[in-house]
Amino acid sequence: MELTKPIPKKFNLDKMSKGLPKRSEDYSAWYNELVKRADLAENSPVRGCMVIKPYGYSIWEKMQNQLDKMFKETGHTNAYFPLFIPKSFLSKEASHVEGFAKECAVVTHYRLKNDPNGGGVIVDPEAKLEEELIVRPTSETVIWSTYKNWIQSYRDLPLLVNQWANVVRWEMRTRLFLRTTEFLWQEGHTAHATKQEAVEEAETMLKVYAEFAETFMALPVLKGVKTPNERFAGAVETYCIEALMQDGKALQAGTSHFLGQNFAQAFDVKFAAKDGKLDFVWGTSWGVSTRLMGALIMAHSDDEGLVLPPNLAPIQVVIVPIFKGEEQLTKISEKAQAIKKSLEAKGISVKFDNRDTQSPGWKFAEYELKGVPLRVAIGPRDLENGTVEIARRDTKTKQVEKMEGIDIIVEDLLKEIQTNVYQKALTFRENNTTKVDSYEEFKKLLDDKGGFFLAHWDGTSETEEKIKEETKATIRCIPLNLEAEAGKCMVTGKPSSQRVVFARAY
RNA sequence: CGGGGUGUAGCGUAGUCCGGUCAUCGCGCCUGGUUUGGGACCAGGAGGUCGCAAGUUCGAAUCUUGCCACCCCGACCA
Repeated sequence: MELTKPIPKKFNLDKMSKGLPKRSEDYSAWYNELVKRADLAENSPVRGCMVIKPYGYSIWEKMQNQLDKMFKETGHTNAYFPLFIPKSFLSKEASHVEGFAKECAVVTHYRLKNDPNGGGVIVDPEAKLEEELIVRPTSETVIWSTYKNWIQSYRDLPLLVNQWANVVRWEMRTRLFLRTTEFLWQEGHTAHATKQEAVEEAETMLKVYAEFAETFMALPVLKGVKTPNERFAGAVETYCIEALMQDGKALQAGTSHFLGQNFAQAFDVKFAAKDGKLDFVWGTSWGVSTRLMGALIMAHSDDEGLVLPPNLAPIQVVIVPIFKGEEQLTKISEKAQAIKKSLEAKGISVKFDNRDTQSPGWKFAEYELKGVPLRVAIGPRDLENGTVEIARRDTKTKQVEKMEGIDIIVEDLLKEIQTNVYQKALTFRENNTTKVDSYEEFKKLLDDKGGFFLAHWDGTSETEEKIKEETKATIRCIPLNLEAEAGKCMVTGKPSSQRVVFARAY
């Protein structure tokens, strides 16, 4: 029978405020709903922009702090460059402008005035800017125009600067955290006296990103270089880390570019070497964005909600009291505060949720949704026995432990969870990485299973484009740590010296 | 910008084909009480220009026309 009315696509559970959509049934709905319900972010009145809510931002802040620490450890300092870029700057580097022109927000006027025909305001036509301003999609151009003034001699090098900023790229289609019109990021821009030093810098920062992803985000990543097709606009070489999400799609989690002398030439940044000769400096740039939040969510979370690795969880342990009446709460609070104090002494962040407006069950579900790694429940039973109940978010298991020495147990559990979350993601990636030698097999498995595919490619852009058109899969990277292996391109049969990584990507 | 779809309370929706006590239900919110070891229950309550405008009609959420907004698919992309 034909339905006269389309069935609403949305998961119209009448329990809207309860369970999430199932991850396995509708990955996008699950993701969107999770982001909103876990209090991470929501859409803003402006299309494609995002409101990051306090809880979501607190996770981003933890990422920021850790990354910033790692940047400082590798000799970088922070600075801030302007939001607006004169239009002419952007066109100084040819491939750069070509890459970004299609997605730039442009400021043309600087004033509004009352609408003579109505109640509102209009753009004042008198206030047109002589030169339009671009809202930065990335800051290479402003920064290199500034570097021209900062660099004269080899003594000024290397220049190792990072900035935390927002950028705007007017994308056609957006998705919370993964692709928003405005996003927060960090962009490092460095200048060096030699090519080798710049290449090393780009590689160092790639390693920093990979280490951050694996150690803090519990996210295994592939390190590699992009093909010329996928390279950053204006770069000579683009390094990247690629992660695999639970729906079998790849996500580029960070990039690091060796810029050669392209921007130095475009902005005339020269330095005098020891021997007095003038030469253009060598550059790099590298960045990670709030997209990492998307990666974190998609890599670990389940049908109950977010799963946060302890190293990035704003709340690592939540203590939930189970009580009847004021008197019992007072007794439990005493114990809870003592536990909180002993955990905090170990640098563990603890929240004691003693609200009497929500039931314990509600709190359990709520903190699971928010990904809190450990939950400690204390009730009358525990008061009697001198115990607490500890529940793990990652495995959803519960255990009863003696109250004394609980700080040690919690500390160990947090470490174990961190490792386990990483291992789980790694196992998933390994199970979803397939070596393929025939194009037919590749196409079939891409639809059936997804994931990363290691395949031979003849090294030409034409073949890469053809595969992209026919399958929507792209070369995510040419991996750095893969041994050379002679073979034949799965499409053209031409010789290849190494397998590359294909996947459908976000 | 092409192709498809949807606008009803804070959120999710029924009703639209066939105009007439139809503004439905769930969640959330407020009040009172009983509850609290996995999203509690009962009773009561507040909340709506049915996206906007015009038209047809005795009568429009429902039909017609125009506009607006949002979503999905494509092109673009970290």
